Amino acid sequence: MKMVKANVKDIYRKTEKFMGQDVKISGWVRTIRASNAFGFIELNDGSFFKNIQVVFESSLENFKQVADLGTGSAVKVSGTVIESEGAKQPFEIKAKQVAVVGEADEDFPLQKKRHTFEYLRTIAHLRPRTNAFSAVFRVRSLVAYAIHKFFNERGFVYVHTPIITGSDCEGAGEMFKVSTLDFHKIPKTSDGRIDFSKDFFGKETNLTVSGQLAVENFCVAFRNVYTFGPTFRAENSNTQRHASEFWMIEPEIAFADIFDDMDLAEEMMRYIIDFVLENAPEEMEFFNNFIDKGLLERLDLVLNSEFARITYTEAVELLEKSKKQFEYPVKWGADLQTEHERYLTEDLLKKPVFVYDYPKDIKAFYMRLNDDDKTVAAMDLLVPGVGEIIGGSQREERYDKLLQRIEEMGLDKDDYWWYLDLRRYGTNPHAGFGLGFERAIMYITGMQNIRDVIPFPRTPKNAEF
RNA sequence: UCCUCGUUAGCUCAGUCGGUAGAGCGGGUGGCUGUUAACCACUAGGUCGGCGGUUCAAGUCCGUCACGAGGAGCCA
Repeated sequence: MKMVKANVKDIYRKTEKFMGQDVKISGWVRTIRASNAFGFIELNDGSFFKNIQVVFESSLENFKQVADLGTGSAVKVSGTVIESEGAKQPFEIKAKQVAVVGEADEDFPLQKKRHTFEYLRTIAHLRPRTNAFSAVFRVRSLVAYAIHKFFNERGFVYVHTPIITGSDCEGAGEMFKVSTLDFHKIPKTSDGRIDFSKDFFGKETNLTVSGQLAVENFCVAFRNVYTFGPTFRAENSNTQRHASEFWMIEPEIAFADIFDDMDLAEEMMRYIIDFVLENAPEEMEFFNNFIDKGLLERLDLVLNSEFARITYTEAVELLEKSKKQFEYPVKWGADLQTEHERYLTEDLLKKPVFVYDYPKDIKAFYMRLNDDDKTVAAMDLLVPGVGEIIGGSQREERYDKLLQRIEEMGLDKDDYWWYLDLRRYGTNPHAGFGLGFERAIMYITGMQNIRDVIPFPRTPKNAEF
């Protein structure tokens, strides 16, 4: 009989075609159980979330070697796909040959038992070989694809905004410096300041904290655009939903207002959830069973109901009416605290909610001033379990108003000359938002810590690997 | 950065009133003819996070530092 190369995903998806066939597969041992007459290998070949069971018998010339293999070892197997006698799997491979490709040393740290996520973070180079991380990173890849697919199908142009930015005027917090200066011999100007004219770019440069200001320029040319790339924040944030390096998706749409913006965000969220449920059913079932029991029910609800939309003022009223005791009091004009946001989305409304029209004093300079002169057309999308997942706004397209806001906030208008130019040459109402990619993954998988949805997370005091 | 909690075998943890260290899993050896975190027996494995203090005596009490986690702020 002819031996065909196969992968585990195909055998699961097209079982009929493979039943009775001789196949060659290769992969890594997840667990092994052996007696002195036969044994079982659970093999993962990387093509699929699930493992395939390989049965091997003492008739193999290297039976002893195979039976002694440790978890993690790499093997090649040839054998026949047959129906399984065991109850837990519909089929298995009866081995004719098992070649040991790479043994795993006996101190391979992953055991066939539950490990804590904290421990697995210390072995981030090995954790992709666990069930949970296999599922997380398969879903992460799918969500990235779904996002590109969503925007591409709607005619959006994908723009690569710079990673290294030339000014610190992006206004979203502490930035990482980019420099080739010798830290031990920093050139100074005559008044004692660092002489950046001697630096690589001849000026002070940083890693980007947002592609928004840059992508707005492309919005005016291509109408509907988005960025999808890494973002860096040098904030000393120590929470389960902050990382120093993360990925962000930032669409920007022309001739659009804050409501168009919310429509787009809602449609996008629904699209990617639907796509993942469709294309990663095994992974999603795993998350629902082992990570977050209510996950599938919650995502179903999102697919089948409208997101709530309330203004900041209404949110404040709702919170005041609730009579709930908060650690921080609710007050119009103050930003909503995390406890307020969570109560809104998790207890009061129990679904994703857009809060929009925030007081201007707590929001960024570029957000469009509403007619009441007190609020700006900003919106946050809050979701149960994660909190703020999207932040966006309609942008101030009126030159005079924008200039006024820049000055009110004590910023230097010269830093924004090209951003202001947009309001002089064919200005138009436009809007956009930033979706935290990892926060979306957390929401979709039920994973509770951002460090566990990034391959090699960077957080304060941690850049190992 | 602030508050709280934690750090004991490779991993997950227990350790009472202060009296010199335990279990399960994993590893090793042997056994077992359909396993499913296989099972059974035996076995090796410890600077109790670091430093300092109190005490006859510290894993245990106190101080301090490091690291980790949760919460807050910042935000995506």
